[in-house]
Parts: sequence; structure tokens; C-alpha cells
Amino acid sequence: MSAYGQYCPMAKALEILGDRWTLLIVRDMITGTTHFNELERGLPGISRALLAKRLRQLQDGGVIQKRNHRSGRQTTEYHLTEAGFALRDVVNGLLDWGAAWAFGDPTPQELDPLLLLWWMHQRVNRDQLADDRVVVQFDFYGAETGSYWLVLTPDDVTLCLTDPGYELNVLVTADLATFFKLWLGRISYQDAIRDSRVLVEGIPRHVRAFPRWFAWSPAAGAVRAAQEA
Amino acid sequence: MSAYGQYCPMAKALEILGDRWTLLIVRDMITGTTHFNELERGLPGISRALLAKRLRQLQDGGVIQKRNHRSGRQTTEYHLTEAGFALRDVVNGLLDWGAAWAFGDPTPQELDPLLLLWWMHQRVNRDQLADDRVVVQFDFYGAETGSYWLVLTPDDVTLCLTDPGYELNVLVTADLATFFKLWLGRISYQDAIRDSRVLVEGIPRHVRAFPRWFAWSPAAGAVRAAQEA
DNA sequence: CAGTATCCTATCCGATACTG
DNA sequence: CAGTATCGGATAGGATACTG
Repeated sequence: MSAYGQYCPMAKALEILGDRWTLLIVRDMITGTTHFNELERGLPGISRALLAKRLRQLQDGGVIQKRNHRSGRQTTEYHLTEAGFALRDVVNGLLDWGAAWAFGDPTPQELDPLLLLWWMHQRVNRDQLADDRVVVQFDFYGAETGSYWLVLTPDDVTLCLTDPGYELNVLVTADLATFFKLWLGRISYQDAIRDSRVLVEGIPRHVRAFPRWFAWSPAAGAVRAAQEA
Repeated sequence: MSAYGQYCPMAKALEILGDRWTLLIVRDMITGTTHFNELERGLPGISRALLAKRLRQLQDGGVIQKRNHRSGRQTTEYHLTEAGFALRDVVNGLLDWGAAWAFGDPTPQELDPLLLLWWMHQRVNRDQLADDRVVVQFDFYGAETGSYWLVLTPDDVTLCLTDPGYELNVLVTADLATFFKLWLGRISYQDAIRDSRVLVEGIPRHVRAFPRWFAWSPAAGAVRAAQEA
């Protein structure tokens, strides 16, 4: 019984969208995610069973469509319908409100480096990559400590939890909370570098190009706008 | 554990707003509801315990404020904060999306005449009431059958489940589903009257004035806009 | 009017394993 | 890759009754 029993457009909308995780799934799909395992990676804490259930509910609600390719090895893609794309306003509304009224510095529980790197690897400006291949190592410290690697080529971006072995081009050393705030637009790249809270090392050409390799968080604009107001 | 653990403005917004009933409470407060029992009446199916909990969560989230008047007999009012008023965009976004993509004819479960009358009594244009007192009787038929009364004065609107005894001024006879659709803007008053699906009787002056006594549903505009598109 | 208190059930989550 | 199956523990939610 997830229905409200009210003949009201908002109640009907919430019957489709109001369950836990559902609007975060839509958020990820609006930014281009199409695969089950990608969605799962972007939603740490959701169980695979529950994600499958939510995707079924979104299909039933007419928000997404399931498409199967190749009948042999399963390859399923989920795509937004026209109704799903129309949720952009709702998603942006929540993003803007959250940025203005519910967003502070990250809590320790929110400092998940793997989620941050997962987001980053999805937001690489491939057209900004001049070289054949760039290897970036991230050394985080603070509450969580660890090293992660991104291997960037114009065709492909790979996230590694162990040293991929290639020659390193850029080394980023940063407090994890600070880098999260940078990613979300709460502090500027210039400030982070100037205060030495984020250190980017490598040959000057790569160091200069580094900030342009990423599109940064889709929410960064809303966060900056909220801070200026 | 209602947190998502994501450092993202939308996830943070949904940690405050994403629970069942919460955004419907905000919807009702945006349209002017301030009292606990009024909220409960507008949300059939919610338990008093859960409503109290949600109101506490909305306070903790900075969306509403609780104000106590008179220490003797308890009189509490809930008011939106600035952050709460800022949710108007989110609420309207969901309303518009619901009207466009999730709103059809009412299901039998949604035909609650008491909720309809509760909504109507909240949306009376008191400045349109010329007389001292107008008594309107609603006779519904269809899935649910029953009679209800509204007693309208410029100072006060009362909803009665039994004949209030005063002289009747207007008698409305209608199929409940049809009157719901009229209330929500899915059909026009002219069409409903012309097709005799809604019958309004009384002295001509009252009958002519009747449709102006109500502001109709706050969602009617969105529903009409969605139907034209 | 404005809530608590209590009990019970449905759902969710986390882990683990398995399938085509 | 894309799920389903199962199981146990933890909450969330609903029904009902009671209070200052």
C-alpha cells in the first residue's frame, strides 16, 4: 500500500517517485547512467534486490524504459522516457533547494572516496585530453586515507583501486573533505591550490590542464549560486 | 538510518523531504494549513503518531517552526520558515509533473467525499459571499453515496455531515467522480452543467454565484495546462 | 486541541550465494 | 553483465487506544 488515496497530481507523482532511492536513480539517469551496475555503484548502500525493484516501479510509472540488446550475453540499458526527461525540473528544484538550505560541509560518513572517484570518472571532458593516455593518482588523507588512480584516454576512462602500472603523469594530494568540497563547488580550484590544501604535481603542462579535464559535479553550479545569495 | 551518505545537495534535500507524507504536509502548509488536526484531516490514512514524527523531522530540517499560544488549553501553530516557503518551486514542479504524466480519472479508492469537502471548505472565496449565510447541500451518487453540507458566511465556513437545520439555499447533485474532476480542473464548470452531470439548484442569483464561491483546487491550473499541451 | 503509548506487520537492508 | 533467491535483523509505518 504505497498509494495515498488522494486524487491530487502531487500525490500521484509521489506515488511513483516518493520511495526511498527513487529520485536519486532518476538523478543519475538524467546525468547519463544507463546500466544496472553503474546505478548500483553510484548508490552505495542500496541492495541489488531493491534497485531491481525500484527500476521495475519506474518502468510501471512510465519514467524509464528497459531495452535489451544481444540475446546472448545480457546487455540491458535503461533509458528515460519523455516523462522521465520532464523530471529535470523536479530534480533541479530539489538540487537548488538542497544547495540553499540543506548543504553544509561533508560529515565523516559522507567522505566516501570511492563514490567521489566514481563521480569523477563519469565527468571527464574527453575532448580536453591531448595525450594518448594520462594517469592520475589521488592520495587522500584526513578521516579516510587511500590512493586511487584514473587512467584517462580520449576513448575511455578507467578507475583503478591499485596502481595500474603505467607511468604516472599527475599526482594529486589532498584532504578528502577538501577535495569533496572542491568537487561540489563549495570552494574554488584557485583557493584550494593557493592555500595548498590540494596539491597537484606533474609536468607544468599537465598541471595546468588538470582542472579542465573534469566537468566537476553537476550540482556545483547550484552550490555556488546558493553561496553567493 | 534515513541518510543516504552522499555529499550531494539533492541527497541532503531528500533526507529531509523524502519520507512518506512529508511533501504532502509541506503542500498543505503552503496552502495555509497551520494546525495539527487540520493536517490530519487533509491526510486521510496518516496516523497521528506518524504526523507528529514528521512535524518533528520538518522542524529539525529547518522547514517549519512550532509556535505555542496560551499555555492553558493547548493551541499550537506550525508555520513554514523561509526555507519552507522556498519549497514552493519543488511542490509546483511535482504538481506540474504529476498533472502532465501521472494524472488520469480518479480511481474508486480516491473518491473520498469527505476529503473533497474538506478541500472545498478550505478554498471558499469569502469576499464573494453577499448574504449573511449560505447553506449548500451536496448529494453525491456513484460509487459512494451521501449528503454533506457547507455553511458559508463571510467570517466562517463550516463542514457538516448532518443537516445543519438552517434553510437550504443551494442543492448540488452530482456524480462524485465527476465533481472530483470538476474540482481538479479536468472538466470545466460549463461542460459539467451543460451535460447535466452536475446539477445546481436554488434561486437563480445563488445558482449563478455558486461557481465563484470557490477557488477550486490549487492544482486545477496545472491540470488544465497539462490537458491543453 | 495536540499529541503519546503500544503493538504488530510490512518493508528495507546487508550478506551471501547462485544463474543465464 | 544483470539480475534472482534467500535469510536474518532492524526500522518504518499503520491501527488503536489513551492523556493533559
